[in-house]
Amino acid sequence: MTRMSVSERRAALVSAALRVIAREGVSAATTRAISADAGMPQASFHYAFESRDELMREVVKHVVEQEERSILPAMVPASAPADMREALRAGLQHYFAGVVADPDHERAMYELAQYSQRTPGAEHLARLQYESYFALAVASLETAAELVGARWLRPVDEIGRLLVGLTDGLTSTWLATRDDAAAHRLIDFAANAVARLSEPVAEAVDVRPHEDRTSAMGARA
Amino acid sequence: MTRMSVSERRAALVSAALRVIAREGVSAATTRAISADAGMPQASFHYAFESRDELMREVVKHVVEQEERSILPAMVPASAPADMREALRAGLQHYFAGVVADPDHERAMYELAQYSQRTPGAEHLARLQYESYFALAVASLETAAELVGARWLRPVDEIGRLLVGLTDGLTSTWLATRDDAAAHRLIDFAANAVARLSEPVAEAVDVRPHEDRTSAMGARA
DNA sequence: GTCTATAATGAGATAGAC
DNA sequence: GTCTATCTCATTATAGAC
Repeated sequence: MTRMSVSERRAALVSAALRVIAREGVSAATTRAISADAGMPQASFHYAFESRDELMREVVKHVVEQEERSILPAMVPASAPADMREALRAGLQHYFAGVVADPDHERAMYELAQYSQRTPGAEHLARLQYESYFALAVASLETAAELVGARWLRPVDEIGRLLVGLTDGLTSTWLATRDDAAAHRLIDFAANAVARLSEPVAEAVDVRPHEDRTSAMGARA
Repeated sequence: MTRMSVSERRAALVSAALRVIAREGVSAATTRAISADAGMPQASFHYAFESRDELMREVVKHVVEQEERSILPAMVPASAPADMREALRAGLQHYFAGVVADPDHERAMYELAQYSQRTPGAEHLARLQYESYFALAVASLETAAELVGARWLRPVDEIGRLLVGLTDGLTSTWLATRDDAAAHRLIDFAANAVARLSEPVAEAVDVRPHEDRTSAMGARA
């Protein structure tokens, strides 16, 4: 591998590590396997990283950044949902479809979180990972509220953490059982229950008669 | 180690393996570490088990059996709860207290489930593990219904799977974040939402204001 | 039957040729 | 700078003394 800066090498190895972890798990992500997947000799690994642990830390940081980057296009409204319950259901179904489409990736996220929890000094990385999920949940909740014209009855921070717990359970349980029907029932249940923490914004005070209210949400998307 | 039958050895090693896994994780549960924890030379390991994989399978089977054994005393009513919401809250708090008291054990359960998912031919063990959680949830729901004099509005199987998803998310999220406040909010939320899937059994004249609970589970079959 | 001693393998990391 | 070849160590598993 000629002409490759150290930072390019690091990026290539992080990317390869993610592929190997998704395919075979953290324990199979050896420096040899990762280097091979990146198409470079194993010795090049230590030319870019001090140790395997340093790479793993970098991998976790990378997925956190990736997650944070996906906050911007959070919850794209395919078709305008009728109410909060429908909005949440659509959002959760969209999320779950992603899990089903790439289960290995989700399992990799769990394994990385566990790796952080098990590695002395890296516990904060697991927290960071969940903080990024949490930020994504909050952004989705706020977008949904604007979209359907509702407001949250509790601090959106609190509801965001509820939502992370719900999606976490949804994902973790489905990965182990592959029970699609149970997953969809959990989605409906969660959408319904979380929607009860919101109320429609009173339109009566809005002077404009029947104008397209959704223009208020504008800027995102 | 004199005077020890093979089956005794196997039991001792399974037990030691669980301790090591809880303490240091599946990847650190080497035949050496396990044998040492069981107080026997490493060579004795292969006298009792064909391979490390055979032991791991046995460990998972063991936790499943343990879980199933705990179904009988499911949900001990410390003080008779007023209604289903309170009963579920008490039950979830009791469960969560157990998680907080021994987080390493819960993490071990997750790691074992992941080990099964990652090991070709052992995927069914992860399902078995969740089936035991599920049976425990159903037993708890049925006990709670009798206790407070209520009946479930949906098949208890379905609600049991919901409950497993909820507790799974509760546990997994708390293990990563250690956010006690968020966990307790999730408990209250879950107790409230699941309680809506039940109604009191009419003992006298039912004069409750009929809250919206008909669509609690969505329209899905 | 039990354990010491030792293969055989595969891991992370490095030296040194080019 | 890059890669081949190798070192060192930890792992699973086994052979063989007692």
